[in-house]
Amino acid sequence: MDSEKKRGRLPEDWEVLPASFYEQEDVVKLARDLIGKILVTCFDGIITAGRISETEAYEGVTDRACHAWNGRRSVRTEVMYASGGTAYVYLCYGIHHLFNVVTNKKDTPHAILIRGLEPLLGIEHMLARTGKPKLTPTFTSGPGNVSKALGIHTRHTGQSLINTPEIFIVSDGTTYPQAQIKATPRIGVDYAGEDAALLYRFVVQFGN
DNA sequence: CATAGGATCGCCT
DNA sequence: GGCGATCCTATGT
Repeated sequence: MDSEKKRGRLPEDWEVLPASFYEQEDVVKLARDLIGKILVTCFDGIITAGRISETEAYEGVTDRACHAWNGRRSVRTEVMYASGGTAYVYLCYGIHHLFNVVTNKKDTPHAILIRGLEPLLGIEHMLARTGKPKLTPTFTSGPGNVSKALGIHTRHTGQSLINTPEIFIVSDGTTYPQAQIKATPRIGVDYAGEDAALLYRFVVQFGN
């Protein structure tokens, strides 16, 4: 299988996350668990990968900050109702392609926004995509920057993260102590009323 | 059809 | 800390 060949070029201890991972019901726990996992893209044979350092959970129809709040459906958000392990990519502020992982079962529109990475593979390709001369501490910090560096585009929305060779997430066994993962309110969701205060953003803390 | 606003970023002061 | 870029999306008439 083509996808197996391409994934076979990755380190042997990188295990692709299965559907059962994404189909778990607790999106907040999943957002925390994605910290330390590795997001990989392979477009036109170019492999780029980074370790996830920041995430945000969006808890479906009950979450005012979520695009699927109150059961909303639209052409853009329909993919959130797919089964866990599907990519949800949308354009923000007319410029930024924001990459989300759909979680839970079909028809339960949970998603996790990937907000930050630590670059691991294909850094020269990431620099080329972003037009930056060299790595900086904020190079893949912020959801728009993550997608730009990994080449993720709104055209990829709806893709499976399980059965395609282009976008997937792997574990290499890395975990962080709970104390090293900080929970905070989500960014840019002031419109969400009380839900803006939920501690649904997770950030790994380095060096302290 | 018209319109307002957005799960952001980078540059400016 | 402030602001402009930039255009799609959702909503309302």
